Formats: sequence, structure tokens, C-alpha cells
Amino acid sequence: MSAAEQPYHHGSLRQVLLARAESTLERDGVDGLSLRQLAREAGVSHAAPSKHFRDRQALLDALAESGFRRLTAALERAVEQAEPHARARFAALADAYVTFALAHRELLALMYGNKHAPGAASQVVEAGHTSMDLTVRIVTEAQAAGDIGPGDASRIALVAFATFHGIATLAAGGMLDDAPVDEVVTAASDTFWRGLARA
Amino acid sequence: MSAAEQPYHHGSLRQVLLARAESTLERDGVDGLSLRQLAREAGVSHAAPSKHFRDRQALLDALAESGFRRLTAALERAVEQAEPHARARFAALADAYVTFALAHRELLALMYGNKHAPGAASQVVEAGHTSMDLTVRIVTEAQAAGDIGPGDASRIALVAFATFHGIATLAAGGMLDDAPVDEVVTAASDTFWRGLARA
DNA sequence: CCATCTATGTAGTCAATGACAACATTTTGC
DNA sequence: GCAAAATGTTGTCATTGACTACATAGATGG
Repeated sequence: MSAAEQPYHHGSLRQVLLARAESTLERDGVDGLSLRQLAREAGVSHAAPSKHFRDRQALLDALAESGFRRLTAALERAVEQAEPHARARFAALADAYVTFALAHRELLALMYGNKHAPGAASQVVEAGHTSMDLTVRIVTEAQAAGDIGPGDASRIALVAFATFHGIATLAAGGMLDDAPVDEVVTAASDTFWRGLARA
Repeated sequence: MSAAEQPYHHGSLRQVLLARAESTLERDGVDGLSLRQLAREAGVSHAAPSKHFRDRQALLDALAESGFRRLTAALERAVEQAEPHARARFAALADAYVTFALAHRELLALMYGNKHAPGAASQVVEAGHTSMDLTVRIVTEAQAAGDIGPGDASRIALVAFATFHGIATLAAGGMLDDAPVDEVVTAASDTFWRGLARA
């Protein structure tokens, strides 16, 4: 072997594959993602990825799960940096969600695509719940502070989460027309909060 | 030619392809849709579909557009059959939307998948607007009747539409857990309406 | 009535892909 | 050290979407 050659083992193929997969995903969409292409870019043989991902779907599932983890992180960051009262935190949550969605359109579609393999489905769904739990926490806090009326916090949070998600989806799909995303998000957040206050 | 043979021209290939494509779509998902397989099922050669759809994406775009038309029809039917006041119509709209989404999960994903071909994108988006217009109408009526406060009807309808869509997506993705869909829809509809009433 | 133009369908081909099997080379753990 | 597990490689296969050249039916109009 000459000194310039690569070692037989890549060393961190899985990470590299995931990283490249994600950038390719956002650039070319799910359909543009090919295991063989990723292998080429990583400088390994076409069958190497199979040692890390059972099949193409397994890679997509891993991306989806990672997406939920990062979404949760982004939401937590937003909540922490917001003014320390429920109303502001709620708005920050909505804003962060939509921002993440617009920055990772394809990834979001993957996360909610419900095409996950039988085994992976539970993991992905669970990762999604972690994101939602944050919303539950804020709702509970708001109820404790008397900002909003009583009611099943999980249910309320679920509806709030769905609202954020719906706007994000429409925005990502270009169906918001000329309406500025921020304004729509704010409008939704306001209306929703007002609806809860008199519950 | 023996009498049992098929005529050289199929006669309604395009319709047959679309119909079979839709059932296959819901059964096997987008990835399970193959032009060649469809051709086989229709009893034509593997290249025949290309005379009706430039490429695979064109078929998917046609399915998406048809989906929006049928969604609009379903929503209109629901509104007509509801009690003749805005509040009931609004609830009926929410219910119909989610019902449609759950009955055509894969189709809905296609409709909002924003993967449409450059040319087809506008048509699909426009078809989506038709569905939304219905919501605008109801909001406008409700404002005229004094049921809800003033404000940009388009904006309000957009948020409402997004909320319905978000719940539908979550429900289709199995992220509603044990929460009955009806209850979540009702909760969302109620909260949203309450938020609008005091606008 | 027929010549031709267009729509529709067929046959053949190609490169890309996902999946799998058999084999090679490290790394790890005992 | 050595056996076993991880990780990577080469080879192969069927399927697929896209493209080209060609065949046939149906429509149009002189």
C-alpha cells in the first residue's frame, strides 16, 4: 500500500453518511437520495452503507429521528431565550417551530411521512413526542400561573402543536402566497391563546 | 386477429392509469408506485404510459391535483349538509377535512409534498387554493353575521385551514396516541372559534 | 374517398438503483 | 494470540424511468 491510500476501514462511515444524506436531502429531496451516490461521495464501495443501514428506509428513519431530536433542541433553546412568562414562551415556540420547518422542509416531510419501517416507527414517533412534551410543559405552566383556563394540558398542547405544524407545512408548500409567515404565525398564536384564556 | 384480442388502442388508458395509480398509492405508498407496474396492470406495453404522462412526476402531479378537487368537493358537501350557521359549518369543515385526510393519507402527503414539477406546481397550488377559498367564504359569512370579530378573512381562514391540516397530519402519522380524533378536532375548532369571537 | 397528419401504442435499449451473496480485512474481547 | 464480530469490497440480479425508432389507429380536410 502506498502511504496516500485510505485505510480499509473508513472509521466513521455512519456519521458521514448521515451528514451527507441530510444535505443531499434538502438539496434534491427524498427521491434524490441514493445509497450508492452517498457511498461514492464517502469514497467507499457501493455496498458499504448496508453495514450501517439495513436498507434505504433505515437511513431515512435515522434521519427522521435525528430531525426530531434537533427540532426538540431548537424548541428548547427558543423557550429558554424567551421572556420568562407563558405567553411569550408560547409565541417563541411557534416561531421556532416554523423557522425549523422552513429551514428543513424535506426533513420535516420525512419526519411526519409515516412511512417508517415497522420497528423504527415507534422510535420515530417517540422522538416526535419529546418535541410535543415541551409544549405540554408550557401549557401546564400557563395553567398554574392562571394565564389560561383549565383543561387537559396534553390535549391543549396537541392542538397547539398541530396548529404550528399546519402553518409550517403550508408555508413550506408555498401556499401562504404573499402572506408573511411571521404574521400568520403571530395571528395563529394570538387567536389560539385568546381562545384558551376564556376556557 | 382473433376476436379475443384487445384493440391496438386501449381507449381510456389515461383514466385507467390514474384510477389504478390512486389505489396503489394508498396501498403501497408513493414509493410503491411504478409506471411499468401500472402499464402491466392495464395490459399495455411498458412505454405506453409515457404518451399520457411525460414522466413519473407528471402522474403524481395529476394525482395531487385530482386530490385537491375531490377534497374541495368533500368540503363543499359537508358545509352544505351542516346546520345553516357559521359555527356549525366551521365545525363540519374541520371534520370533513380530517376525515378526508385519514381516508387518503398518501394522497394528502402527495398534495402537500411540494415536489411538483416547475410547470405543474402552479396548477396544484391553485387547486389547493380552491379548497381554501371555501374556508374564506365561511369566515366572511361569520363576520357578516357578527359571530366573530373583524379582521382579514383570508388571514383568518388561512390559520383555520392550517389548524385542520396540522391535526390531520398528526392523526395520519399516528401521533395522536389514544386521543380520539373527533375530540381533538372539536377541541381545536372550539378553541379557535372562541379566540375569534372576541377579536 | 382517400392521403396525410396526429394521437396512441409497441419493442428495444441504457444507466442507475436497491438488495443480496460471497469473500476480505480489521478490530475486539476473551 | 486467537476466535468472533464489525466493517468493507466485488460481483451479480431484477426493477425501474427514460429515451429512441417504429407500428397502427383515428381524425382531418382536399
